[in-house]
Amino acid sequence: MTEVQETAAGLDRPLTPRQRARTQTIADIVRLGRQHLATHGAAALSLRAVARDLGVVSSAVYRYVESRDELLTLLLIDAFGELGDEVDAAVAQAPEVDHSARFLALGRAVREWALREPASYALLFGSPVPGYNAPAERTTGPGTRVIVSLIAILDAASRAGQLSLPADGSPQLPPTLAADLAAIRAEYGLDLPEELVARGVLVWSSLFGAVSFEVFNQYGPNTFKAPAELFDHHLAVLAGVAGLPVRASR
Amino acid sequence: MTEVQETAAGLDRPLTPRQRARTQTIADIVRLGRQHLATHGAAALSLRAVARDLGVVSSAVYRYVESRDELLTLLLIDAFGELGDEVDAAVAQAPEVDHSARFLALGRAVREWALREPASYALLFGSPVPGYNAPAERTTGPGTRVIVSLIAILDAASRAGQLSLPADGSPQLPPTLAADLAAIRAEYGLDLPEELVARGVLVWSSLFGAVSFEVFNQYGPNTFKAPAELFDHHLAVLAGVAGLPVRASR
DNA sequence: CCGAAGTCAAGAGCAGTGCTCTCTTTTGAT
DNA sequence: ATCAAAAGAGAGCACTGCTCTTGACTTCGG
Repeated sequence: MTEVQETAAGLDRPLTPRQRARTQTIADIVRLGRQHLATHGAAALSLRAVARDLGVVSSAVYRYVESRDELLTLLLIDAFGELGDEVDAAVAQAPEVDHSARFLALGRAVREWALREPASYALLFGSPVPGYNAPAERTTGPGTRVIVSLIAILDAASRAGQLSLPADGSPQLPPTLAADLAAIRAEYGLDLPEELVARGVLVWSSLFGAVSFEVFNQYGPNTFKAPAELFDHHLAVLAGVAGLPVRASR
Repeated sequence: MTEVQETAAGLDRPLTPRQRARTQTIADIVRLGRQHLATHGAAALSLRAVARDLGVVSSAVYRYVESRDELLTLLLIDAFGELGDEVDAAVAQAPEVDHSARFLALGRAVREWALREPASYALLFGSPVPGYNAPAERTTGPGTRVIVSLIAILDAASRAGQLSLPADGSPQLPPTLAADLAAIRAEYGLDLPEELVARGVLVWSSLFGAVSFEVFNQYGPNTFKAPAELFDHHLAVLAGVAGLPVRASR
């Protein structure tokens, strides 16, 4: 369920019993932390409560986890990993040449994971936990998997010649923005033209906007009887925004 | 700065000195609460700290505010009101017939307020505060002002015959969703066809998605040198999604 | 094989939190 | 001036993150 890195450098010398027990305990702490996160939310995540569930006194867990923030970081990485895995799996299940289907799969996977794990989703994409700063060097990697996957889908569609700006034209890019987008293009070696990179970024944030509204109940209760249908419709429109070919019907 | 309702029923019998002092104290508490919210975040909002700033012992503030959650509710309503006021003012400043300009003004106003008051924005549109449930009867009114304003802009454009589905077609609406949207149409007496109501909802959540990504720093630091340009570009694309006429250039 | 080094759990304690209860003081209306 | 209502003060409960010390246990080198 939850993997923990075994040695800092990644060399796999046989582990001493001590190390094994230690990594196991840390894994247990993360597992219990996830449960508390799911049931009580991020701000209510308490090391003492985890310690109680672990059958241990509170100060003992500090041997394994430096601080509450450190536990939050572990949970953050864990959640990013799980989301990334599910998105990758869903995307891989769609035919490689059907870029619209891949996009749809990505969007649905994000939504379904978010609805299943609202607290984790809130930790990743909701308001930042006050006083907590995620260590960029450990979280940017796992944290960018979804956008990287999305851009990869769009880039593949672009290479296949299936991506097109809408007929009625796209607003022009101001120079500074064009330069930023060109840098992104270059960094990832993208075929995607700048305008479509910009639209990809928009689609990305829009996707999370739609998911957030649903997860955070911001539509109000009972406004939409079939939220999945609404979301699918949004995805279809967003596919068009990204330049993907839209089918007239579902 | 912060207005407090004076009497429950709204009749303005002359206030007794007691009542005056009381509403003034509540207003002070909300003001100090806003400061703490802005500087330390919602989860760190502490009645004791507010009491200290007020020069009073902690139990005394319970005479005015029922609980910490009650204070959160007051701050929620306060923030919704401020956002609504700023959005309305910005929209009103654009010519009534230029619906695209009104939309742009709305989007920019939301973004600017959010960047100026990130903690309040997080309170309204970020992860829900765990264990806190906003009382719907007091918050839905102020909380729906922005979407109502957005829909009003789109509806006015529709009535003026300036709103059109994109040339390349819109995905079809499944029956359940169409029924929900028809109900919204009826409730607000909208001219807007169902497809464009759906797109309006999408644009609405997309707008907040884009703002959230920027406020919550989810693009990563220093990815975009001119975030306002990126956001304006997004707004231009979203205007097109909503069916508003897009100008080829800015 | 035994002692040193390393590891770990426990407990006490500090400063903070929300909230309740009781007691005293203030204050406004009669 | 009197008196009840309102407001403030203070103690206290149960909780939090975190630190420090103490004692016990495990591992490893000589």
